Amino acid sequence: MRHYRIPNETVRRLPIYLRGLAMLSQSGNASVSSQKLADFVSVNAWQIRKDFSYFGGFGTRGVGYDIENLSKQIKKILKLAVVHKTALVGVGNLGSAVLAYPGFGTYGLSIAAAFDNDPDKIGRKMNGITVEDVSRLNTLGKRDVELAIIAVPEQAAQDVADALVAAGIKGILNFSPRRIAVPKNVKVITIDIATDLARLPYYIPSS
Amino acid sequence: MRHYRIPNETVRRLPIYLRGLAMLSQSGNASVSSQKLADFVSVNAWQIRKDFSYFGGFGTRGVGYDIENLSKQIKKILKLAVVHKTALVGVGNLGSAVLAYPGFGTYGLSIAAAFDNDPDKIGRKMNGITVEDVSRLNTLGKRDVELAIIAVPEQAAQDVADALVAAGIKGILNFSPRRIAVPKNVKVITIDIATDLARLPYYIPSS
DNA sequence: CTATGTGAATTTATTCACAGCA
DNA sequence: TGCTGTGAATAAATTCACATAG
Repeated sequence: MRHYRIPNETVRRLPIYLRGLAMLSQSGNASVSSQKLADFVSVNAWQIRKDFSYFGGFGTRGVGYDIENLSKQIKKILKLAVVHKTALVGVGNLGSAVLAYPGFGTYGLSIAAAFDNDPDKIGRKMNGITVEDVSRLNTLGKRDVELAIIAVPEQAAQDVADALVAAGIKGILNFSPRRIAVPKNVKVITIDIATDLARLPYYIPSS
Repeated sequence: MRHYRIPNETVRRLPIYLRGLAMLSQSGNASVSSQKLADFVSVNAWQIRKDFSYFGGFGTRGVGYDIENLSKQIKKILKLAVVHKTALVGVGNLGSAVLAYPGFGTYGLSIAAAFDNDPDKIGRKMNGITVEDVSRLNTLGKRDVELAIIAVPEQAAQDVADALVAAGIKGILNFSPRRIAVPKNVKVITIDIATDLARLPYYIPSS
């Protein structure tokens, strides 16, 4: 049982483990070995054990890990034990996809509000959520929303980010390819489809 | 001018630099210093210089980098000098977003074909591309398509991947949260919206 | 006898500091 | 003088090998 600093890369893998555990649990497993989990999520067994060792041994030697308990521990570490409300800004193609995305539940995340600046969309109900005018972003602070997803055209991304920060949002998932500037107490994770796709050719053996 | 192995992390950053250079070029710049580019793309200046040093110095000391030339070199390294045709499988919410995504041009990437298994969608034209039946995935080999994007429900992801591999696809961008198994000469990059969002709370100072 | 947990070794990536060229 | 290019130093992450607990 150690309590050194947890490597960033470990934090990145924890949600993946959590998802694998949820699936194994659903298919009737009560416990799992590092090797079995490794096969399932495509990470090495020793990597998994090392990752878990950063915050204490919750396995049983000779047996493996109790799925229920391990999941609970990982959720606690990732601060996912309480449900986090998330705001979605921009309900175009990408935003609609996010709204319809089925995978958030596993992590205790829920899209609690959606915003757009298109009058045709404002007031409409999508996936059970009524789309609001972006001018109402400033109400988020009072509504207990901590996270936000930016799915607007890149020209608007910085303005939206500024509004979110002003409203007290502390974590942003940014789908625009533009780097957005925020105070350093706000965490931004950027996903850019094109830059990821652009890496593929490099790894393809030139026939 | 060195020719050691290029770090993976460097390869990951190259498309970001390329994008920054394209923007700087559009706003009328002909050259740029590592410091200016650093401010623009949020990477340290020394990191940028180090990255470039892996494949030779194309800067001019005291001046900076010629944007035109540098872009060309990066494209060559990433094998983006020739246009890569990409197939999209699944034109639901997420797939539609990918089709409409404006950011591929910078990288010489183009969505050349789209597939779905929904009869209502097959034959329909979306963003100038006619949606085909997934049973026609096997034609991709003859059509000079090398890359593919998987945007189908996770249950179908592995089957689609198998079909793509059989058709000779060499690089896959996988939007399903499930790890897909492929021969090791095929490169897969997975993007899972939920696992990224799930990392955010960890970094938020608990008030 | 099985599968965890972890120091130690190794590999990989970042950061520094400054020599060297335009 | 200004900014690149790169060895050397540091830091971070991965991999190994094995002692240890159930």
